[in-house]
Amino acid sequence: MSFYGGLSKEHLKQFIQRIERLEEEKKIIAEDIASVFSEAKGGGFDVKAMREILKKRKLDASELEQQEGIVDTYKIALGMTPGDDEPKEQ
Amino acid sequence: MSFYGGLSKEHLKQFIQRIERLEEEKKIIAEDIASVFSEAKGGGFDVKAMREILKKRKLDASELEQQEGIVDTYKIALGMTPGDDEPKEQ
Amino acid sequence: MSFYGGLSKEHLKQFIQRIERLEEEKKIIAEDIASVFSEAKGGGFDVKAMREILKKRKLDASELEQQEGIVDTYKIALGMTPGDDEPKEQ
Amino acid sequence: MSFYGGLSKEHLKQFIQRIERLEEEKKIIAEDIASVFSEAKGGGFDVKAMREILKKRKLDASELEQQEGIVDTYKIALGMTPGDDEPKEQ
DNA sequence: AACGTTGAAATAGTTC
DNA sequence: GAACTATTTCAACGTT
Repeated sequence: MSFYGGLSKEHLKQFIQRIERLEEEKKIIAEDIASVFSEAKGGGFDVKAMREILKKRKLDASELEQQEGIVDTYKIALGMTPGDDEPKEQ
Repeated sequence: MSFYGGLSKEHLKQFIQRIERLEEEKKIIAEDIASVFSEAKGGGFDVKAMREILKKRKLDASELEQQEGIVDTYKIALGMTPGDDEPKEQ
Repeated sequence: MSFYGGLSKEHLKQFIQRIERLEEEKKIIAEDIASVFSEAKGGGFDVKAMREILKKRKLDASELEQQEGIVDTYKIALGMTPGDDEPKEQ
Repeated sequence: MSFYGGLSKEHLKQFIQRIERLEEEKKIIAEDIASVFSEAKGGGFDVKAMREILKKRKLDASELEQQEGIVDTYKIALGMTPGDDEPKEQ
């Protein structure tokens, strides 16, 4: 880190500043999201329920990518039906 | 914190030591879990698949508790069938 | 929520979609930040130390000093010298 | 995995159940730890500072000093005085 | 043994 | 101010 004269010092400063700028942008978007929830709430919607919906939609999207194969074999061994995912067998 | 003579000093020490003991126990259990995976692996089982099974069983257990009600209403509005959870509509 | 025919249904759908779009943007920025850290790491910088720097730049001096003061007090109570950080006393 | 009749099926089931039991124990201990923190908090102690203490006691002195050294170097590079922690320079 | 990936823990922020 | 949620941080793990 101390070689190259002050070069890496400059690099460090730039990394730090780039991150700080990106975090600023991120913060703004987070505030935008909060605004939309606020607006929805003002329109009579239940924010908590909306959050659940969003969570569910995210989950559904990721479940699609779930890998099969060995996992299914094991599920069968444990009495969990592989296609339709049933809870614990006892 | 500085009142009561050294009493709170003793209290602090005791809290810290209780936590350290509990963390020690927790660590041992984590090692036990690792041992079981190891043993299973030695027996020819696929550890990664086992982890997925465990995750699934945990998820299934918690899904059962999921609250319904408003959420279902909203799901219907968004074209997500409430009973059987389908992915995104577009 | 069920009044006004399907109007609020449309509203809900729009709120959900606006949020999903914003969350997508937010995710991209988060990934950008991760990239910068990655790049910095590739350039030989210590990511953990960088995070500390960022945290300290965000916090104002007084908060920081206050917190550090409490920690020192506790160290003394436990017989850990505050300046030079020694491991466990017994 | 499909050889030996249902033998390995039984084995798998046993591995899974052993792990689930251990994870349950681990969870209980984690809750115990949370309780101790809660109790300490109720007694007027600063939980965050306690966590720092625990972390420092876990780390050995040399590691810690090394990490703090890097942070100081970075601070200097960014024009932040290392001893007294100032917020943003511009 | 470094690397990224993933899961758990902790902190911060929000709501009631 | 207590509980919940979301974000961030940290550590473990398999991978290369």
